[in-house]
Amino acid sequence: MGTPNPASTYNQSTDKLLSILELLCVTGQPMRLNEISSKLNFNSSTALRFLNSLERNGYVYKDLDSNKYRMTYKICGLASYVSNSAEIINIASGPIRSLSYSLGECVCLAISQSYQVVYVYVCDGPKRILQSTQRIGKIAPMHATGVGKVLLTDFSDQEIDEMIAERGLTWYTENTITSKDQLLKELQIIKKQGYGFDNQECDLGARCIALPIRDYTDHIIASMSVTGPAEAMTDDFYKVHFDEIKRTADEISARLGYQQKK
Amino acid sequence: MGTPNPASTYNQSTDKLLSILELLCVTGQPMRLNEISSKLNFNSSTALRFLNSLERNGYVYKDLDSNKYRMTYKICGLASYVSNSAEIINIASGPIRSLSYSLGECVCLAISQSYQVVYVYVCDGPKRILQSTQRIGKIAPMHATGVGKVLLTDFSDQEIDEMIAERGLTWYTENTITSKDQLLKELQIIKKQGYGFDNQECDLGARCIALPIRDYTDHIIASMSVTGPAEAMTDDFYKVHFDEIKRTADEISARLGYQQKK
DNA sequence: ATGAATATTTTAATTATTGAAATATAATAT
DNA sequence: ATATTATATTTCAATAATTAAAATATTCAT
Repeated sequence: MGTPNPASTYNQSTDKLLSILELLCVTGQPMRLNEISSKLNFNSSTALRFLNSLERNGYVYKDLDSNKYRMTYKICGLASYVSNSAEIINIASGPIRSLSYSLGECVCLAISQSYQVVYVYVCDGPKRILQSTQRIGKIAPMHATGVGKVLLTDFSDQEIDEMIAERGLTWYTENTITSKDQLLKELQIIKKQGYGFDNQECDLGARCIALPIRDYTDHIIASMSVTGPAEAMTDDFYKVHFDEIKRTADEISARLGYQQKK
Repeated sequence: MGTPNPASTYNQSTDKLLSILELLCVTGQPMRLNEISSKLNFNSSTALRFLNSLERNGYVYKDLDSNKYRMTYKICGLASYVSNSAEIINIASGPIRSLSYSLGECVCLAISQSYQVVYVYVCDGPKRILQSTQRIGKIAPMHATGVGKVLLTDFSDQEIDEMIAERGLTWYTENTITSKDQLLKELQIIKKQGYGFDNQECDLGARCIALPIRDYTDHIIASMSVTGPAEAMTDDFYKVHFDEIKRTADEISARLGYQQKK
């Protein structure tokens, strides 16, 4: 990770192609050849060749009137294979959509991968004008997110050490947990009460509650969060809706074969 | 379209890279280097170089235990930019999710692009074990799908001719409409009643009802369908649920600024 | 431990890629 | 209309990246 492989074992075209794809996707707006080539510092004929290839393959569409290139939906199709192949998303998406719709807030499902949090399903709340910046595929630190901390409660001491060694405990806001001691204490609390908060620890202004999702192995395999602006996500809000939120998480666990202990 | 550009204006690496991505996505299972290179007829060191690059860029993850490569969720993140940039999906996804949840069936939203149907949002019904093969980004013919025919009702005669010239009226099943006369008649019926069916015209076994979505310009800009196995999607089923389906489509149109005429 | 299978690196040959310049096309101003 | 400018596309020689076979290293299975 981070260490670049020797030149002979990788491929420059890949980098170029992906940077074009990323530019077109993130920008969201159709772009002219010149815009693309100058933004990426490609010679225009180089950019053109990549764009032609992308178009031939159906990923990009060139509007003949404006001469602008834009993404087609083909990449969404590819992506849907990836997200659909994960059993948990099939199982969890229904309950999550319902919860999001009922609360009018953003509900996320995240897993851990390589000591990071990966959001695998995000359902934006229709209520908010400022929609959350959470999106499917987004990577986030474990120690500074509600879902991350919940996932960490199921890590062994050794795994937590590895996580810290590999990823560190980066400071994001004045609330970020940046020492191992603090983190272990927090994990104890979350373990005991069965849910955790992110009190603007990653992003000032954003607060969430996060709960564990378990499967038949009894292990925490994912975490679900309800996220929103700190002013709205008050303790009161969570108190009022806790039962509904908890019921949703438990429903997902149950569908994954988790047998609740009593 | 179809006519390959001269060799100098496209790029081979793009084709190779995309074929690796497609293979990994569609297969859904982690794959070894040898599997990938032999399936695609790449030399193993070539495949390795592409995979290393994809991994460096975070799109592919190599499991160090099994030596298998698999997609990460990063491509889902890219794709979500594409689908989120379309205003209509933001507006329509909520009502569509609710309808799908309430009926327990697959609900799709499709637009037309280059005389084809593109599914831009798909919400699988939780009820069916055999989930539909509809997915976001999927391309389908206009004359053989419910959504396509609904979209065609807003095309000019000239546009319909162009569609036929460019795409033809390909035969898929014994129910497929394959003559212009038949098609025009069918469009008249759909126009009059305000909705259309796909009676196993594209795929034997699949039936759907499709309704138009209009925006403030009064034009049909999308079509919504409720799809399922023909045995379940009976006339009776649609009769029972028609009001709810219609209400959902109208709600989306209303949110897009369409003023219903009386 | 040993042998078989698979992954990775090395290397020289090749071939696709590059980018500057020329040309063509489209957009805008006169 | 015509000239002017901007943008897109093609051409082509120089170059650098890619290729694939073989060598080596690693991993897996017995």
